[in-house]
Amino acid sequence: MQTESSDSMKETVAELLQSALEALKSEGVLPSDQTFSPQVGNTKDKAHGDYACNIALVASKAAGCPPRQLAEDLIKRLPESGAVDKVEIAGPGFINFFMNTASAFEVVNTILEQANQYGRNQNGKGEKVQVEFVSANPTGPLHVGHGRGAAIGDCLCRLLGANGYQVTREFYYNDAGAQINNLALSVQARVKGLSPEDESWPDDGYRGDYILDVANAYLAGETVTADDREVTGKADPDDQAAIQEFAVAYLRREQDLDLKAFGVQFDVYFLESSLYEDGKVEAAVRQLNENGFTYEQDGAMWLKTTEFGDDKDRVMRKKDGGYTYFLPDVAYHLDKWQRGFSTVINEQGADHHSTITRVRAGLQALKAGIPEGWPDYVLHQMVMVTRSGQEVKISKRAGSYVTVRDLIDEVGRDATRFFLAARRVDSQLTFDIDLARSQTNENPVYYIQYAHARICSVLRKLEDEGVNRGRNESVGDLSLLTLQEEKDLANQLARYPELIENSANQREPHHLTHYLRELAGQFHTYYNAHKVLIEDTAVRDARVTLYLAVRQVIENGLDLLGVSAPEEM
RNA sequence: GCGCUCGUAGCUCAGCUGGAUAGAGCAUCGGCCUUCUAAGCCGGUGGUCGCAGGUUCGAGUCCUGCCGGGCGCGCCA
Repeated sequence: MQTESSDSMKETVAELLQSALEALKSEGVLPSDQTFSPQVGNTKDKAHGDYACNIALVASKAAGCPPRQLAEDLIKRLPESGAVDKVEIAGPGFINFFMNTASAFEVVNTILEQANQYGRNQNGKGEKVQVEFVSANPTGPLHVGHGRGAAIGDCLCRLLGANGYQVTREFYYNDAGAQINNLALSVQARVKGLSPEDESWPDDGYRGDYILDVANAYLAGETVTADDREVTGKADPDDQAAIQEFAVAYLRREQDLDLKAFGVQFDVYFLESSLYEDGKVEAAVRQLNENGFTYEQDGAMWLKTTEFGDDKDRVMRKKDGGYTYFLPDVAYHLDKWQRGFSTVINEQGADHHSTITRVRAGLQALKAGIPEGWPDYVLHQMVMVTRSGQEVKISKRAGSYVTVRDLIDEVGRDATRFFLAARRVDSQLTFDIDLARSQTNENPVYYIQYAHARICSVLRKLEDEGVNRGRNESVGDLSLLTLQEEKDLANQLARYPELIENSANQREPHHLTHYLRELAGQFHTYYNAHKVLIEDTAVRDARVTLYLAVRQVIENGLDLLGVSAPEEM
């Protein structure tokens, strides 16, 4: 038997409506030269059935009759279907579909069969997608903003993977330039025994305690191994180049450790300097020149970004002959395009939003066949950290900001990831340390994990009673599930695949956190209202089967968030 | 000043492509542990969806203006 997911249930309804619409067309009630595509939506209120359609409201003008009249005509022409129990007209002309209860539970078997594949689809058809995120320069530990980027970027990658895309995670950074030079000077100052309070401490030097750690490791001749490089400290206080190389490797390693602790890994580390070494920056300049989008003025070379929507032209080569940051950025993105990524998503802090127009303009000016509006950007707003209602600004290690490591140490990886991914990216986020630490229902992470642990606990109890079930073995007769809570749960489970699709397409991972919160809530309600380990083993088995499906979806969802699903708490 | 963005309950936030009486949690008030994990459940209180117009059969959602917060406006990255 063909199992049906929510999507196909919805499609069934849409097909029924389509058929009725065609009938009205052939009868001349609706104009035959127009196409009507019925939108079938989920209902908020159970009184409105399981699905609702607004087509009668949309098409009433074309039909030249009141929406309720049109709805009635449509309903009369709906083909018979076993999946639908009842159809009603409601309000101004909505058509509400009440689905057959038994068919609502078919999703349970689908989930158990598909297991960790449930909710995944092949919409992406293996298309190559690249997501660039974090991309912190190696000048210090990752801060909360990077953490938000890591949580969002990684979740986005997982979601895209679940939608059948082939995802590459990339981290772009600069190991040369002014910031890095400043880093080297700061470490060198520490190597020579200076501290930030001393008068000869470099201007704008990095003041955090971690600089001292780097200096000590350098003097001790330590070897540091990051994901993409390995350097041994030379212990020479006067060799600034050696200090710089060591410091970069040291801080890259620190960041890698933070990211590993956070459960985030990258496929590619891309160095800005490589764009110069490979001649890609020069090649981009040549192409821009050839295409006639550059000019000299005030001793600098400018790019006519205004021809591509920017509000003023931008300097690409400075008076001193060096390039501004945005030129390697353009070369970098050309390289991404040439690597075959038809979709590229850059996850960054919103403070970088001005680069979007420039990079896109530069890419258009290259005339390389790159579509306008490429690449995509996901920009997240700032994060404020609070404790006891007060903003926390200082970390001892970093000095002037709160680090990802601080949060992981204090509230754990799961809560940190969840909280940083749980808000819309374009809203500013308040990270409440007290809330993230709390172990009650006010903390959504524990709330969701607790639902999972409870299910596992019930299964353990069942095992103690000598009843062993395969991991996803469907034993119960699902027709014994007659409670409203059970149907609600099944409907929520059925929504999951659509959610995975929407979250990825809209690049909005936070939907997942809210979905899981809701699912867990429905489960807790059900759990408290009705026991599962009851005398009636037939009903018990049916309920346990539903439990298994809930557990599977919670696991699948938490996995996409990079949050663990503990079996006991 | 210009650009981007946000403005929903006392607080932190949802509200997916415009849809039917705007939802959670916290806080607050009151119930539920001899019952599968109370890290839980049930109920009450609490809203002119910043303001004003517009589009629409229908607007928290789209458009315009204003007010307020954030970010950006370097030959820094």
